Amino acid sequence: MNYWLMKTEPESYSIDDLAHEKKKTTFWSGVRNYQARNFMRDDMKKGDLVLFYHSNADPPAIVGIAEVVKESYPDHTSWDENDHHYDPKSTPENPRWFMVDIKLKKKFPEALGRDQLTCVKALADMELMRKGSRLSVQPVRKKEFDAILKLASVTL
DNA sequence: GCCAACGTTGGC
DNA sequence: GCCAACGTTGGC
Repeated sequence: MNYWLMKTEPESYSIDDLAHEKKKTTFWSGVRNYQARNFMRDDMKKGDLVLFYHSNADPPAIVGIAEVVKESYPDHTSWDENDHHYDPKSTPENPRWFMVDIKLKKKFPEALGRDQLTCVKALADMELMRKGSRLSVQPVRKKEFDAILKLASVTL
């Protein structure tokens, strides 16, 4: 079992949007970064747990937990000319970008703002906390995941 | 809105 | 293969 963190701007897609989906499930389209793609395509497995993070938010925060319910498959928005994330180099025959499906498992009763996370020793080495970190899909260590559950007063 | 820290592109 | 220019991310 692996642990991950995925970023989204709540203005474009928030945890409440996910909560309101039929079956609380969505496909994680729009990732256009190779490192993030590789994590999704090669390493994310069904049952893995995902920290749901709001970036460019006030405050930026971890807001809940989701679960991978479908492993990687081509991101069809990449060959949709009308899509904001259209990439002419990606085609159905030769897809360049991939996505997974995630399902909401738990929305935190209180969002965990960045300022809170900064104080926690167990999270000091998190990719998320690294200055200048921009990776939108990133691995999380078990001890970090556990520390975050504890902070959020959540059990799964 | 600013800007530092990236990642990507493309000329050479 | 180098690297300058450019575009994007995301905290503040």
